[in-house]
Amino acid sequence: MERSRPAKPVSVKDVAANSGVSFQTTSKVLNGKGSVSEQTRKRILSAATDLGYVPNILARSLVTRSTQAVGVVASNFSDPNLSRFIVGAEQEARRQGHAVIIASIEPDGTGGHRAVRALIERRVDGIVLADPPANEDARYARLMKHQIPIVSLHDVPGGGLLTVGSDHVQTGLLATRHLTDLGHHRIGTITGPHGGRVAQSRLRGYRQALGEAGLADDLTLVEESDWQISGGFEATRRLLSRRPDLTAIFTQNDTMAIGVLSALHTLGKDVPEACAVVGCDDIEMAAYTVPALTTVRVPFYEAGAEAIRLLLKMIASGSSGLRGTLLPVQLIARESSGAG
Amino acid sequence: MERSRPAKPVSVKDVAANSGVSFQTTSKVLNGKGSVSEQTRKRILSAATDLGYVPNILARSLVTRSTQAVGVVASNFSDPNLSRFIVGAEQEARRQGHAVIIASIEPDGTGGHRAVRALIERRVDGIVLADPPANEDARYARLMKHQIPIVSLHDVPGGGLLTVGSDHVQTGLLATRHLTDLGHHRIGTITGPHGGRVAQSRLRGYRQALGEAGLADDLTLVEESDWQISGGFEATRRLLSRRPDLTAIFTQNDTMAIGVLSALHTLGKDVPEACAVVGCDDIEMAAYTVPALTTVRVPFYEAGAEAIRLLLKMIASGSSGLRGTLLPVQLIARESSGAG
DNA sequence: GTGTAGTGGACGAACGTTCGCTCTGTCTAG
DNA sequence: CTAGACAGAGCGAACGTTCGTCCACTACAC
Repeated sequence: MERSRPAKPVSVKDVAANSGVSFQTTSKVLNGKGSVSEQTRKRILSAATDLGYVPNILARSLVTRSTQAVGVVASNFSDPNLSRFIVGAEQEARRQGHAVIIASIEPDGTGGHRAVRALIERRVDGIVLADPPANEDARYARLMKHQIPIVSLHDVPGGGLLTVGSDHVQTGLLATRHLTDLGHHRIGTITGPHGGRVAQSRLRGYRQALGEAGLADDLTLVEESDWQISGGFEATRRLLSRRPDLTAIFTQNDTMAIGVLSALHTLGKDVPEACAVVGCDDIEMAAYTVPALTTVRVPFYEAGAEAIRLLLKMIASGSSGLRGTLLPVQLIARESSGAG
Repeated sequence: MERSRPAKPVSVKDVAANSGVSFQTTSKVLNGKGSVSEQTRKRILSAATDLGYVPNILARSLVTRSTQAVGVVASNFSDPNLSRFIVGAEQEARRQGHAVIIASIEPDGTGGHRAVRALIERRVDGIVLADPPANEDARYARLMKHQIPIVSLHDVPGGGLLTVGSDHVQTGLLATRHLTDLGHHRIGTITGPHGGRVAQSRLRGYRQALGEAGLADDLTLVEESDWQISGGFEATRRLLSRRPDLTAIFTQNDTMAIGVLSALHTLGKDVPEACAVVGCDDIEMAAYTVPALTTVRVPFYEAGAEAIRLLLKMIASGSSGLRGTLLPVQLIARESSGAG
């Protein structure tokens, strides 16, 4: 009884024909609307399952003007933080009955406009942006015109977008203060690219902690890198060749911190005895590095979920009167700072 | 001149009205079909950009019966391997002009049926399955009825699905042979859950290598775990308390291997001097663990891209006469086996 | 018997496209 | 001068839904 190949999907009309009512009535039953007698209701329902009816959301969306789908624009799905953020978003979206369409941008940061346009073509109800903007205000200004609800993980310069994130200054502050509290005086730091807001904010927190402890804020203490493991590795060598006297390094994310640990290992420096290390983010790996990494936990999963919640509220309420969310961060002390 | 809030998106009819032709002709121009005079063509095109026209793919899909979208079903987007697989798939799909809709399943493996149904409701053109089936043949048998093209990362027991993957036996073989070649005689192994095909195949490769080297295949050498860092950590303690004499451990994935390294560190065993470690997969981290992890590289990114290529071929050709792909694996020797 | 309320269901219209057919004119070959 | 070819554009229909309006019938109270 196998059907042949091109068997096109059964539509509500097929179900209707099979149960002797109009297709509009069938639609009502399938959606639990209107009033239909129990008898025909049963008949329609059983016809639907017999035929293996699967509603066509595209057609539905066309008339309801809502796709029950949200778009996620991200730069790098492999990044552990972004990955957690996206998982949080996906699960919350699913919980609320929305599908997720992903649109990635190029590693070099371009293609954001293309990605957003593709999502709009598919008429997503809203967009979550997890794309650190390389201050390309113009690009986003343009897309704002489409007046589609957007929630962003990062501040967008001229955007006025709703943002869900964490307090990066506080993150840098907690990490560095932890080190000064432990009595360190010569604390270096490895940052992300200086163009980025996150790097700037975490650096500000670092400096604030140094200030609180009465320590000088020396430019030779700061080494710029690229958020990657290999970048952290190389930055460590540069930093230590310039300042071999450091007793601690604050690294602006855990990924680079892994490279830092690796570099210190190859340099024969014990962690934390010869040099303490503190990271940021608390990626899953952080608890299992050798030695385990002290870090500041940033709730990316929760941020993703919150971004969706906010987005759906925006969609429901017509974008009115909502404020972004700033999620709290928390120090997680482990071995690499000698405080675990 | 800002438009007010509910400004509904401009349709092809709006563009048509604005340039004095029928909307069907407008459609032709916008799609580069039919023959239209250069003059009206220009007029329509400029009207389209003036009004900020964005085509509605939903409506298009409704009539063309093709959404130019594929679905990806995955269990855990945070897993580094799956993550690379998905990125590979996403990028290849994008290159070929297809959108990607993601549908996750519960961490416990349930919800696969729901995910697939959701994708079919959205009328994706095909589905990539990155969901290790816990031998739930029935579930997949059922969805096969919908006769939608599917490519899977894993073999599905009764499925007959097209598969894109790697040779797991070979993976286990290369890793273990590397250790026997280095002269190890007492080699333990930490596996994934024994119910899984991947774990079984890699175990087979491990045993084959032991056989080649004339070593006994002892059940006390095998410890089951869960693919996670923490699982690897604990499995190591169990394994070594039973067999303190081991000089090497083959771990069935790099994630667990990180836990293994961590456990050996806390036990005061130097790697590789006291105990060598070899993993599988070659996740990005592997090059930066302390010490750097010897592993067998599995091309997940390439697998994701290949899965999409295969899927789109299936879609184009009506699923006829295609074979799955088995991608080659490769040993990457680093410090943790003392061969780096 | 009439009027009113309610229930069960049919039906037309719309959503934004694509596709194929038809119609009008102009140009060219015979 | 006529037949055919062809370019340019219009138009109806269809895709699979949802929504609101309208119709027919039953039941009940007066």
